[in-house]
Amino acid sequence: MLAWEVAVGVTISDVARVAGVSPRTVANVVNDYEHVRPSTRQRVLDAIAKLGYQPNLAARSLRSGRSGEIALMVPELRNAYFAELAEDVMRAASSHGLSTVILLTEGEKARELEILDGARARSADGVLFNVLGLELDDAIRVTPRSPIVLLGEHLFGVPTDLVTMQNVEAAKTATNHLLEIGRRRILALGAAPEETMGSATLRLRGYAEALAEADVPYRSELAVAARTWDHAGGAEAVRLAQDSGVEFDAIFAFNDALGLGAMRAVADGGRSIPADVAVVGFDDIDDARWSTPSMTTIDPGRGQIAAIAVEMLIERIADPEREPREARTPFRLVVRESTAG
Amino acid sequence: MLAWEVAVGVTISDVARVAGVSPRTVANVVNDYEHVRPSTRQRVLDAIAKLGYQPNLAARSLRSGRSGEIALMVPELRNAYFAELAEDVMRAASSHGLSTVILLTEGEKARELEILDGARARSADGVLFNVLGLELDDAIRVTPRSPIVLLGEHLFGVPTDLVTMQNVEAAKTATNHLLEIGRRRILALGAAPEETMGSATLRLRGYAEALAEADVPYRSELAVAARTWDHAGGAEAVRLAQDSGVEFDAIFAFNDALGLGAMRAVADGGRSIPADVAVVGFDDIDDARWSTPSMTTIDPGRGQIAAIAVEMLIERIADPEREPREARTPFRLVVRESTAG
DNA sequence: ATGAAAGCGCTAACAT
DNA sequence: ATGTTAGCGCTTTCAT
Repeated sequence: MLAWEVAVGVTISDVARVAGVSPRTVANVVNDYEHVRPSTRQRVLDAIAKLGYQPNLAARSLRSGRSGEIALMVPELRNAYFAELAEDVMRAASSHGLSTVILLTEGEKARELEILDGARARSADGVLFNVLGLELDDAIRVTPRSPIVLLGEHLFGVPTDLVTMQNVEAAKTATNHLLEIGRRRILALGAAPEETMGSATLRLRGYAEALAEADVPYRSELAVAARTWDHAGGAEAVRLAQDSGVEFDAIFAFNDALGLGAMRAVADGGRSIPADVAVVGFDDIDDARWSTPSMTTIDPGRGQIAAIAVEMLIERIADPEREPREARTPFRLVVRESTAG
Repeated sequence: MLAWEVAVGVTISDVARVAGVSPRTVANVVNDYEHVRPSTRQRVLDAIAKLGYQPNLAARSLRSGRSGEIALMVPELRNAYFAELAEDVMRAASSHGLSTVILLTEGEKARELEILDGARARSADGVLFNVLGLELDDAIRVTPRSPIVLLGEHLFGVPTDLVTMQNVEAAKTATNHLLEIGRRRILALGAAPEETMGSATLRLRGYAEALAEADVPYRSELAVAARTWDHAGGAEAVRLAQDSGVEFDAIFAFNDALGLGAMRAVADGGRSIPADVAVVGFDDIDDARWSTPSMTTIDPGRGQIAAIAVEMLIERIADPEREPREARTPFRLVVRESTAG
C-alpha cells in the first residue's frame, strides 16, 4: 500500500482512533487548545504524523463559520503594482495565520459588483477591495456582505474602513518636483475626465493644485487620457500628443507603467530624458528603478497599505460594530535619472 | 431591516420555502440540472434573487468532495512572468468554471513541500505546480495528494502530467541568434552550477549546444550565476563580470528580469546596446517590449502553457487513471532592438 | 482534561 | 420532475 493511499481521506476520527482519544481531543491539539496533557498531545501528534492527517478545510469552515481566508479584489496582476500589492497582502495575511484568495475584477464595474456579491467573497472571512470601476453613483446602493476594507477611495453609503495613499498630496509633490527643476509644460498622463472619484481624478487634482500654487496656468491640452493604464496606453498617448503638436517639457504619469511607456515614446520621438522631457511616475514598482533612464516616481507606501489593510480587516472581522477608520500611508518622492537634469 | 441582514445566512432551505419547492429542486436549479420545469425554475430564480441567496461553498465542497478550485503553486508574483502566468491560469480556469487559488512557494524547497502536502493544496480539486526549489533527489520521495500537473520539468517517482516550455531548444535558438549577429563571447547569465534539473540547467545546456555546433569554445568564466533571478541579480552579476575583467560582447539572460537588470548595468558601464553588447532575454514579459532599448527575448508560449495545463488538469481530475501526458509549447524568438545591430 | 452528540448547508442516493 | 433522507468532517455545547 502506497503512502498516499493511506493519506487520502484521513479524518479526525481516524487520528483519534489511532491515538486512542476522542475526536474532540484531536481537534484540541490541532487547534492549539491549551488544556491538553503533554503526553496526550504527543500521542495525537504522532498519530497525525503517521497518518499524514491534514484538516478538511471545507468541514472546518462549514462548522465554524470561518474560512481562515481573506479575499483580495484587484483589477489585474499584469500591472506590477497589483502583483506586488498582492504579494504584500498574502504575506501580511499569512503572518496572521490567514490565507489569501485573489479575485480579479478586470477593473470593470459589473465584475466588481458581481464578485463583491458573489459566493467567493462571501465565503472569505473578509474582503480587501481595491476599487477601480465602481463610481460613487453605483456604489451608494451596494452593501457588502462581508467585513470589508477598501483600498483607495470611499464608496458605499455605509461608512467603511479605508486604507489609502495620499493621492492628491503625492501628485502635488510629483508636480512640484517637475516645477522645481524648471519645467512649465507638464503633461498629466492618465487624466480621466469622466471619472469622479478614482486615482485619476485625485492625481489630476494634485497636479492642478501644484500648478496653481506656482502660478503656472493649467492647460487642458496637457491633461491627456490613456486608453489603458499600462505601457501601451502611455506610449500611445504620448505619441498622440507629440503628433498633434502639443508642446511639453515634462510628463507626470499617473502610474509607472504609463510612465515607462511614455519614456519609450519620448525616446522614439528623438527627444532625450530628462534633458528635453523629464518624467515622473507613480507607484514605485521594481521596474522604475531599473529602466534606462531610471524613473523618478512616487512611492505610495504599498507595503504599509497591505500591512495596515490586513490588520484593519482582522479587527473589523473581530468587531463588526467598531467605528470605521481611515488610514493614509506616508508617501515619498523617489528621485531618479528621469528628472535629474 | 437592512438588505444585508436578510442576505446573511440565507440557505437553500430558505429559498425552497419561499419558492414553495424542496431543497433538492433549488439545488437542481442552482446547478443547472436539466429536468426542471421552466415555471418551477423561474419561481426558484425569483426566490434566489429576492433573498440574495449565494451557495455556501464550504458546505458544497464538504458534501460533494469537490471544491471547484485549483491551486497554482508559483514562487512569487513580483516576477512579471509569474504574475502574467497567474492571470492566464485564472482566466483559463475561470472559462472552465473553476476558480484559482495562488500559493506562493518563495522558490524554497521546504515551502514547496509543505504547501504541496498542506491542507490548501489538498482542498483544491487539483494542483498546478511550477517547480523551482525541488530537485530530483528531494522529489523522488514526494507523492502529491491531489491530481497534479507540473509546469516545468519532471519530478516525483510517479509519472506525472507535464506542460513545459522547450528550454533547451529555445535557449539554443537565443544563443544562435547572438552567434548569427557575430557575437562570440556570450555571457550566460543565470547559470546555476549546483542545480540539476531546473530552467538554469536546461537553458545553459541549450547555450552550450549552440556554441558547440558553431565551434565556439565554451568558456566557464562566461557562465555567470545570479544571486536572484530579478533585475537586481542581473545587474549585480553583470557588474561583477565587468569589474573582474571578463570580456563579453553579448548576454543571454535566462529570464527577462535578469536581462533588464543586465542592460542597466551595461549602460552604467558606459557600453552601448546592442553595438557593444547585444542582449537576449527569456520569457517575453510586457516590460521587455517597452524598455529602452527594447529587449530581444524568447516567447516561451506562456498563454498556451496556462491553457493546456488547466485542460490537462481537468482531464486528470476527471480520470486519475489516464496515461500521463507531456506537452511542450512552441516558442518564438522575438527580435527587438537589443540585438538589432 | 476529555468524551458524546448535535448540526453547519449542501448534494447524492433513494424515493415516487 | 421533484420530494425525503442521510451524512460529508469538523467544531461546539453539554457533559463529566
